[in-house]
Amino acid sequence: MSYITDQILESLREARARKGFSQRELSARSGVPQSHISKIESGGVDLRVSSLIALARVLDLELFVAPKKSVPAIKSIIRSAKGHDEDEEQVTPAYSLDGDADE
Amino acid sequence: MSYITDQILESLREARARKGFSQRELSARSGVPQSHISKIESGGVDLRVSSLIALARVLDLELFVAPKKSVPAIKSIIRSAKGHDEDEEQVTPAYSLDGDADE
DNA sequence: AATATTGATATGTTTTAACACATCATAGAA
DNA sequence: TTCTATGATGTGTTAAAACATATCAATATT
Repeated sequence: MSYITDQILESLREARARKGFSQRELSARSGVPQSHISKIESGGVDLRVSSLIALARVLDLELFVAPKKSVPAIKSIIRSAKGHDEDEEQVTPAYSLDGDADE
Repeated sequence: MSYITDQILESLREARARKGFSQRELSARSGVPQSHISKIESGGVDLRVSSLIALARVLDLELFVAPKKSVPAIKSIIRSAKGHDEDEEQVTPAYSLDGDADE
């Protein structure tokens, strides 16, 4: 059903949303085609590690492995890192308002 | 040079050694061919996430992504989880001593 | 010396992710 | 409505992982 972990999938989706990137923008930044990103995010692809890392990089995420027993502690850290921001690269689309603004 | 992260590579190698598995044994348990494991551990292969997860499972590791900023904290957790054992599945080969011992 | 185990390599085949496209329906904005 | 951006989907091609299998040079082990 899903080659990849739910945790990873969710983190990818969530991080992209957090940054305000569209799939196309993430594609442009990571080099991974938008069509792939769509498939990846829907869990239908057994992607290669390099692709996953490429996406993670752009999203300010890092991929790694940890002993199963330390997973709960790690998840709690991740959870707490989630709220506080401090550094959130929101990218502010801020009204492109391009060209003629005759109105 | 290496498609995969050093952290991941090292964790894989280290976890296998810790368990006392040979590459062949890890192969039998994970379903990933020994020849692959060799390539993977030497960093010469851009493997698929499913393979990585398969290996990690057998080694009692878990793969995931975390925000870059929380990496230091996580690494320290992993480090501390490393020494204390408590649950170490050493597998003790303990002398196969099989069959005829006529000598 | 003979045997077994380890990790590293090699070859040939099959499978499939990654790619470049292009298209489509939906939803918002002009 | 028209235009644009989004995410999802499809097709054909190519590069490469995954596979089975076999071999090899070092170490152990007997």
